Amino acid sequence: MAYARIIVDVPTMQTNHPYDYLIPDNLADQVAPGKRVVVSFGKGTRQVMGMVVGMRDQTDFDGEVKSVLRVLDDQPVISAELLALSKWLATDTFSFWISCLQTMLPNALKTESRRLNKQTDETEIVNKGRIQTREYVRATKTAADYAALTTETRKNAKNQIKLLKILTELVGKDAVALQTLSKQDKIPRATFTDAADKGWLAIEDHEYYRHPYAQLDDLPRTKPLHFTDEQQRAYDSVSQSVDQHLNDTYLLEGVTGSGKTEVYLQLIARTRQEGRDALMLVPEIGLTPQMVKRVKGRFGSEVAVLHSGLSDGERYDEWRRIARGEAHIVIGARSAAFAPLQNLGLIVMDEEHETSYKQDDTPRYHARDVLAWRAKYNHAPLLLGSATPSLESRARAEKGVYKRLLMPERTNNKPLPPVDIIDMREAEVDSYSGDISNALTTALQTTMARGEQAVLMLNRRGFSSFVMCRECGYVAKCPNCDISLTLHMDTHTLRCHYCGHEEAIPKICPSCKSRKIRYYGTGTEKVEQTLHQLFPDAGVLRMDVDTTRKKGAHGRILKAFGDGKADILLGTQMIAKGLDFPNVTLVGVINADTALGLPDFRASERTFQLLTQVSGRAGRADKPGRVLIQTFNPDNYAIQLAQRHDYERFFGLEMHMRHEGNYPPYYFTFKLTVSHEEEDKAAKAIFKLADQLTANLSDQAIILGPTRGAIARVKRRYYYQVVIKYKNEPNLQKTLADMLESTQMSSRSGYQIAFDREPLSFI
DNA sequence: AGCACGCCGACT
DNA sequence: GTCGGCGTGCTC
Repeated sequence: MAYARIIVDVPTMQTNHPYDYLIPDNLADQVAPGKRVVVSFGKGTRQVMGMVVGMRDQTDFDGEVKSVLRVLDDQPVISAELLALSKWLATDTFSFWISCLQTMLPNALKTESRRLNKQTDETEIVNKGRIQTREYVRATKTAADYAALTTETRKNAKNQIKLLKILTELVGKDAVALQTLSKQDKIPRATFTDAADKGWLAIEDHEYYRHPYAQLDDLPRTKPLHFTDEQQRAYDSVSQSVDQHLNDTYLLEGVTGSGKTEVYLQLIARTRQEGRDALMLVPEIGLTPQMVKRVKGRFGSEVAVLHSGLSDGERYDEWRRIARGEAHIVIGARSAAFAPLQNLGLIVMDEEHETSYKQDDTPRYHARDVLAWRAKYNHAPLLLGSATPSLESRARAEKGVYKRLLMPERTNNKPLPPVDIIDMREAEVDSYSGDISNALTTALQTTMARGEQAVLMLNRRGFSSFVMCRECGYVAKCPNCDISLTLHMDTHTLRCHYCGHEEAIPKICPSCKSRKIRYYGTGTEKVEQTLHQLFPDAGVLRMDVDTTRKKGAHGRILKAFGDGKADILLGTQMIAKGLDFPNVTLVGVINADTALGLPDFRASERTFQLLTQVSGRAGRADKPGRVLIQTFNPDNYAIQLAQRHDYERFFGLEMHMRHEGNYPPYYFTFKLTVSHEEEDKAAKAIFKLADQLTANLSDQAIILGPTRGAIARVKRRYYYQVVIKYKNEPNLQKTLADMLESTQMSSRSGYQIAFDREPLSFI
């Protein structure tokens, strides 16, 4: 007897293990690990999707074993490698195995159950995404049959006669697209449908492929650029590991403009020469058309691109090209870490310090960890690149765990732009210009007078507008979340950034009935207005979450700016990354401080990275650039060292701070969050969990909290959390797993528990 | 997630 | 007496 071990699509703790199902004879050659199947699960007639994770000859289950009902895939959709990876990921992130498998699949391959019949509750499991299909025609009879049919058919039934002629030619051949036949011979669709009813032919749905970047594949290929000595050295080191299939991890520290991408491209070329595949991860925001064009320009149709801007169908098509071995190079954002490449020989992670590599809902994985796992499995080198590496990675390089590569020079030999700090405590600010100092105003004026462009960055976080009553101090708050509502002038509404709640701006204070409702704070919208007042003739493009909400808006704004349709690009952090506009010679940071004000031990690191990154946007071509940073903390070390582009000094100082505070990379961290609609229930539960931790962990472990979440109430739920800092806790995994299991029962009574290894946010 | 089993209150 | 509330346990 043959059994399949199946993980069912029921994401709960109790069902988080394989179930044995009998493989019926008629499915014997179809069932295989990595394929999705339909099985009956539980009492009654419920059908669920399941993933085959293994095969066995016997079962140790005592009860009545059910059979696999249906196989959904012709070919496995999860390879042996990804199957093993999913299992590790489930353990490492305390997630359900099925959830990990799901995150590896493109949306089009996720399933939903559809009720076929309301009376019997009969249910069918179908793919969620509409997989694009085209109708194809196949001849079902012999040439002799068609000859006979032709004589039987009335002579004036011209369309049928034409069709029979075509069908005669199609005998024994592959199906042909119905649309093509219909167009070529002017046969109406109805004729095909009638013929199908009569059994002359079969109409089949065949999958149809889109190819989102096909137009780039036909461009002439770019040639490898000549390396500087530094690039050559970096290339030589990594290519040795590529050639010898060594699982080495490299940290490439290269300043903006040092030519990291060219090193990546030539290493990818090397990997392809060896016949192996290459995977390159880029932060979502860095996956610009410029970057795609660069990789496609070198490797053409061998490249598949995966990012969130693709529709489900497009994404599925790219995914299939990879799975079928038609694309051997993948460039993509976080989830592309699971790209189904079969034979990885090199993995690159650009901007490795970017926080967007960590997924903030379950499974809460860090793409860096996933890549490290795959590099090890495939005996391939992993190359981490950044101008401002995360402290974790830089510290590992210090210890010799990672091999450190340096590229401190820019390829054009131009110095990095001078950075001036404007002390906003003393800066002259004309009353009407709000948050823009006179120094910045002047610089903008000069830049535009020269016909050059400027980028202005505003840290939105904690700096958005709100509404307050001058009479009684009332601030409009979200009814669901413990947070004030944000003003949106474009729609004239108040909105909650957490749950999306929206309401009209009150004219009369709901609390004291006065009419003295006023708008406070600043945001990109307000700065935009100020810019219009200061420079009535200047073109300003605004880029923030509001103007980029629609698909493709992000790219459109950047293109308009690149084409010189505006003088100033004003935006939030999203403008700091990866842009390369040769005509931008001025970069202004309106408020460098907001990140520093956050109660987060990584605040300095974030500020340093952001300022360094945005500074690199000025004057990358022939024209010298200039950077102005406005701040209320001109003495802060992160701001001062960013001004001097001094990463090493920053690393040294920040490591000292982390050591003092027992923070990463000296300690590991772990966050547990409990939420409930009733505050006291959430509070009681978190204290119980904290007690269990204290009882099971060593004295060396530091337990912070329990504390209320910084925003204690979100979407009608109250949040409480505990953070563990630890160095070596062999019991941690088991303790947490036990806790998860015992608390699972209470999820019915409205508790939600979230585990986050190495959280990026502690508030 | 569903579905059944099982033990207590309030009804025809 | 029984109908049905939802706490608890199981699903190959």
